Amino acid sequence: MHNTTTNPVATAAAPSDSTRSDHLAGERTAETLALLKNAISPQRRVVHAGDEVYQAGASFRNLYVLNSGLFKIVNLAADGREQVVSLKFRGDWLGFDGIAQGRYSCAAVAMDTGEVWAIPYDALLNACTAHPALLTTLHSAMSREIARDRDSLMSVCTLPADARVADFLCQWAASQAQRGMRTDQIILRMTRAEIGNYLGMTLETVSRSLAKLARGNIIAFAEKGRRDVHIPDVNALAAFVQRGLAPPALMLQ
Amino acid sequence: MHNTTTNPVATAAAPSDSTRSDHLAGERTAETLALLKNAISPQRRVVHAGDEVYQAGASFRNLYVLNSGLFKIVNLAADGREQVVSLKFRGDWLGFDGIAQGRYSCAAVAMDTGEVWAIPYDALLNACTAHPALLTTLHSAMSREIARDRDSLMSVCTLPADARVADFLCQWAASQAQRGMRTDQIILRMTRAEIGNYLGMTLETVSRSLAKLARGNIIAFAEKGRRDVHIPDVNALAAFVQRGLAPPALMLQ
DNA sequence: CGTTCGATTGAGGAAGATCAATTAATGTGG
DNA sequence: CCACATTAATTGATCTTCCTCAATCGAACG
Repeated sequence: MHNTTTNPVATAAAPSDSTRSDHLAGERTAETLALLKNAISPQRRVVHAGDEVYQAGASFRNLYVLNSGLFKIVNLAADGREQVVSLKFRGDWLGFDGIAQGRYSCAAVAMDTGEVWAIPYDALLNACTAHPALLTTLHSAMSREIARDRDSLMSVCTLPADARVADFLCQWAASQAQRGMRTDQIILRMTRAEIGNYLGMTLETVSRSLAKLARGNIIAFAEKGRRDVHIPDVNALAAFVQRGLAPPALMLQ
Repeated sequence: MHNTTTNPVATAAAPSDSTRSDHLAGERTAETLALLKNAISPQRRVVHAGDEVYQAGASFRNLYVLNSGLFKIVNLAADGREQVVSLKFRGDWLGFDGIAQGRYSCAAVAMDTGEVWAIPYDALLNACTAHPALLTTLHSAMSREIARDRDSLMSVCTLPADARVADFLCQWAASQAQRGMRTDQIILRMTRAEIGNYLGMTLETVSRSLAKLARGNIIAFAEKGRRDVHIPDVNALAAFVQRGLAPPALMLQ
């Protein structure tokens, strides 16, 4: 039952019609990038791990589209609390939170080498009149972000720690699937502390949860480096998320 | 130090420039409603507690703007988990989550008698070409929702239960202040279970946290009905949120 | 090759969940 | 308007999960 192939495309359609929607989503990303490149030649910027494309409180001017790499979005409270609220992958937009207040409420921090395209907001609005598809794309991206943030909240509120970590990996795998990348391997470019912050638990709990998943052969670590995770069967991972809910079941502790 | 006046306007600007922004925000709501009424005569619909303006999974056609009343937005997972992810007040928009997928991912449930305006999405897009201000308004509303959802996530992830309940009341009071309503009284039109669901804790914990706040005279209950909460001093409530963070301090247990 | 940072693992404690019983509020039919 | 039924809220007594503290181990880097 374990799927150990390295098929780069989504290997398993879990509950619903994810295969088809994955394809559509994959095309969506490419189309978005092409459309933007066409309508407003965006300014490209190469970033490296640790770079901040914008800081919390900086005045808003640009949206950004992530062409490659990985970003974390960090919310900053007045009292200094920091919270990773979102992770961004290729094709995702950054900076929507700045529109309303005229300044970003979060920081966007690169977690890897990558490239972002800066999209001046006013230029975008102008371009939208000429290319109506652009407006649809923009709204879809904002809508998706809203839906996604709500899923995060639900995960934090309803899942126990183990299941939450499993769900986190699931979501990451799904993000990769949507982009036509392999779902059987995830390279976590973040520390246990960052993961824990994002999921609302301590780094020790993250470590223990990952260890438990590995013990149950639901995930496996690469020989070297505890940051690249192999997922032999995404469905098994999704099933584990469910298991954490109803019956305590007979799971190897 | 306690502020027991019934001044209907925001009584105290807590950390930042909230007085000015509250005024701006209050005008914003009125302007939005006027603008919409003007540009697209929206269909009005009266709702009563329990009514669902749209269900999770229903096909998306309309956005809605809340003219009066109170709504909860309930996210529904495939496995049946339900999660209150947001509360909506006068002037708030509902249904953004439906744009991307063509169907709503959440349900919008009235918690009180009220009125919503249905805004057909395509009609809105058309109207936006004629009234550019409408587009700005729309984007601001979506942006604000994104920022707000992130604040919720941060609250759940970083605050202990007591402080989370206090923060919840603070946010509610701030919402009322933005709309020019009194901040010294909140009528919770939801059960402890609903609050607990929203905040990621059990109803018993909500009850105990409220009791603790009342014992410390940070809030008070009306003679009858444990659902209307008096807040003598919003700053004291905000201070309590902070206190839950650094030092255990000397607070009456 | 030592230093540093990240990850793992264990032991103990505390916050909050669960279970259970009691006490309000609210609503209903007589 | 009252007795009763029903749902919501409170409060207490455990119990579990997860956090905290601490030690060890591993990997990366100068």
